[in-house]
Formats: sequence, C-alpha cells, structure tokens
Amino acid sequence: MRILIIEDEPGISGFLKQGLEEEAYAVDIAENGKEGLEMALEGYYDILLVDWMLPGMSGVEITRRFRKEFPSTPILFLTAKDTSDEAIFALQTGANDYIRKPFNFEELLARIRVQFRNQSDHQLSLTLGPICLYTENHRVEVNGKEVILTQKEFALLEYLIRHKNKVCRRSRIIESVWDIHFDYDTGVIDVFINSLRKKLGLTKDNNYIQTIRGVGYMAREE
Amino acid sequence: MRILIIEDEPGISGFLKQGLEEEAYAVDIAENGKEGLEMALEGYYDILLVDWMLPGMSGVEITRRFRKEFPSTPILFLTAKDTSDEAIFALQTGANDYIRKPFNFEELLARIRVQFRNQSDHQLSLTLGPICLYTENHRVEVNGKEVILTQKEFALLEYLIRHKNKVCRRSRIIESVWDIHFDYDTGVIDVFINSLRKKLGLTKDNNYIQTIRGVGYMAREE
DNA sequence: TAAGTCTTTAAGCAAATCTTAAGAAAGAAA
DNA sequence: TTTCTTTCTTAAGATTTGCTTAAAGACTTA
Repeated sequence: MRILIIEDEPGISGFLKQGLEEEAYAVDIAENGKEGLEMALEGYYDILLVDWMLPGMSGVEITRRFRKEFPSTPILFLTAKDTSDEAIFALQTGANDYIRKPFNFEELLARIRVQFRNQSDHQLSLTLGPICLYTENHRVEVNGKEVILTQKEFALLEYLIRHKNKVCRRSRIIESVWDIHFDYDTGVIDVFINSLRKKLGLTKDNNYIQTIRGVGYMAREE
Repeated sequence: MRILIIEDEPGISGFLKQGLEEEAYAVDIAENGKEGLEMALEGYYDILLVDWMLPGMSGVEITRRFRKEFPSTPILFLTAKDTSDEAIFALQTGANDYIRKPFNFEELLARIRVQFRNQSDHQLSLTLGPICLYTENHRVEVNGKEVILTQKEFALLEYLIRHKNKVCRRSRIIESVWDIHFDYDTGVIDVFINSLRKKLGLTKDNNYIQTIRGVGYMAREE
C-alpha cells in the first residue's frame, strides 16, 4: 500500500511517515503543492494525505486536478483546527475525508483503513493456506506457530497475500514494498522471497509462493 | 489515560487539570461546548468531564451527540445546582455519573476510577509475569517486592501491559505516554525502556518486554 | 535560590537488517 | 544437448536501528 503525503511542515510529515511505515505502508513525502501534484499524477499511490494550506498550490487545487485523472483514489485532507467550513468545502471539492490538526494517529489510521475498506476488503488478518498474517500485530503464524519476520519480509508477504491468486509483477512489488525510485535491476526481491520461503517452511510440494518465470511471483491457494 | 474537561470557568478547569495530572492522567481542556464536542469526537479520550451549564452548547447536547458516536466512553457531569431532577435527566441523556459543585477532589477521583473499573479493560491491577502494577496507588511489585518507578516509567509500563501481547508501535507509545506533538525522531522511548528493564530486573532469558525491531515493543506473556 | 530528582538529548557502540554481487541451479529455446 | 536467460542461494559489506551511558535541561521542593 503506497501513501503520498503532501505537507510542507517536516515535523508533521516526518511523524506521519514514521508511524505509517511502522504499519508497513510505503510512504513518500512531497513538500509543496506543485511537486505533490506531479508525484500524485504518476498514479502509483493508493491514497493521498494532503495538507490544506500549502505553498505553491493549495490542497483544493491539487484535489481538483488530481480528481480529473483519478476519480477513485481516496484523498484525505489535513486541516488546521477551527476551519470546519473549509473542511466541508474540501469534501465538496473531491476529498473523501478530512482530519483536523492536531490529530491523533490512531484516528488517522482508522480513517485510512476506512478508505481502503471501501475500496476492497482491507482485512486485518490475512491467510494463505496454513499461513496467517495479523497486520495490526505485525505477527505471522504458520499452523499456529509464530514465525519471526523482519519489516521487509513482512511487507512483502503482506503484499503477496493481499494479491492472492494473482500474479505480482516484479516491478509492482518493488514499487509497493520498496520504493518507486528503487533500482529496477536489483535482486532484492529474490533474496527476500528466498528467506520468506525458508522461514515459512515452504517446499516444492508445498509452494504457496510460486515463481512465475519472467514475470514475478504469486501467492497461491486452491 | 486521557481526560477531556469541558468547562468554561478557567479556575475550575485549571484546578482539575492540575489535580488530575498529578494522578498521571493526560488532561485537555475545552472552554466551550462547540470546541469541546469537536475535541471529544476526535475520539481518543477515555473519559469526559462536562460542565452542565456551558456557553455555546449545553452539556446535555454534547452528551447526546457524543453518545451517538461513542456509546461506551464514560461521561461525568459537573452540575452546579442541587436539584436531583436535573441530575436524573443528565443520566437519562447518556451521562454515566454526576458530581455537584463545589466538589471534593477525592470524591471526583473516586468516581472517575469507578468508571474505569466498570470498563473491562481498566483493571486496577495489571500483571505481566512476576510484575504487578497497581494503578490506584501507583505501585509496582516484582515477585511481591516493591520497585520504585518514576511517573514516565510507570506510564510507559502501564501502556505496555494494557496492550499485553500486542505490538506497541513507537509512534503510538509516543502519542499515548508522551504527547501527540512530541518530536517523532527521539530516543526517549529507548531510554525509558532501558531503565524499566533494569529496574524490573529483566534479562534476555526473562524478557517480558520484547523489542520488535523497526516497529516498537511488546509486553509478552505466554 | 539551591539541591535534588526526573526527563530529555546526544553520542558512541553493538547488533540486526538490508542490499549487492557473484556463482550455482533450474528452466526455456534452439 | 547446448546455450542462454532467469531465478536461487550465499555471504560480505553497508546501512539502519536499538542499547547504553553520561550529561544537560526542566521541574520540584524546601
């Protein structure tokens, strides 16, 4: 899941980035409206968090232009404290929700999850055969026994399971789990797939994570 | 534990804030009904203390609207009048309890604790292996022997134990135990975890407080 | 105001994780 | 089969994250 934060205050965007990365989201930051819109229009993001007051281009303007191209990507506004009129206006412009600063992280997260839930079912626990992954708890079990995964291993497994029974292209995986600007010619995915298969105890008879040669990988379940 | 006081008289709200902070609660104040309702609806308070007579919006109205969204968060009324009719009306509206001004602070505190006690997840004593934490008298024991903790150490331990066997992400810990706007890039948590582990006598064989790398910490008990 | 305690910052060190790279293995095509 | 391409596996180096300590800063209390 990719999130773009368009926010000029480094304190806020930094805090958000860290918090969301702890939740295994892939987060990018744009520091002004122009840059933000450009990044957003690249179309890789699953949700935008946009500050209302921005140098260069206002959040409303961003929303308006972005909406033309991407009618369904959720936009969540971050507004200063006592501007509920403006917030209503934001919703009319095309935002999906707004949250007032200073905000509580828990609440923000809940609102993000609501947006994802509306899109597709963004469940808290995901399964793949004997593998069970709890997103909230950062915990993975195989046949009820805990398996310790690192951040990246966890994010990769989550991505694959969320796209269960669909082929995941290498480029897509890199974009979502690593970074958009990550070197395409890398072997990281292979390395992490390898360690996932090891840790999860997957064998060839038992290959819940299949290799699709020339394309990528697929989490497979009958 | 976060408390929101909605009260227009600064003398009273200030007195309450100070007293409650001494009891290690995190306290915010709203000075009128409208602001109070907005803050309350942000949803991260564990209890509301609401003045009956408020400019802008009455306590009853706040209760009515708040209850729609949060059916279980306790609301405690502060009433000036001695008429039990109004008190009964308040309770019918959705308040959990009321207390008459001028009130005795001890009594208020007792009533707040009653509310927490009624909630299933607000026990008076919390345990984690050999560690026992008594919220009422701010006391911690390990194998029956008292250990002296400072305010912050206590608050951190309480947070971890209340979320026993769940991963506590750094950003959430900062938000709950420190402040929403605390510098996200800080090492305070590490320092306090360190002193907790020392004071509680935790070792690697005995690690009731686990580190979850890249995410946070977890109070673990089989 | 001064002494004492608690909280926060900062910095060096240690450990875990991530990335790269290169040879081995497996699969596809000729 | 042979050759070429893609993926697997391993290990070493780079990087990040957390631990620990010390000291500065903030706050209390007398």
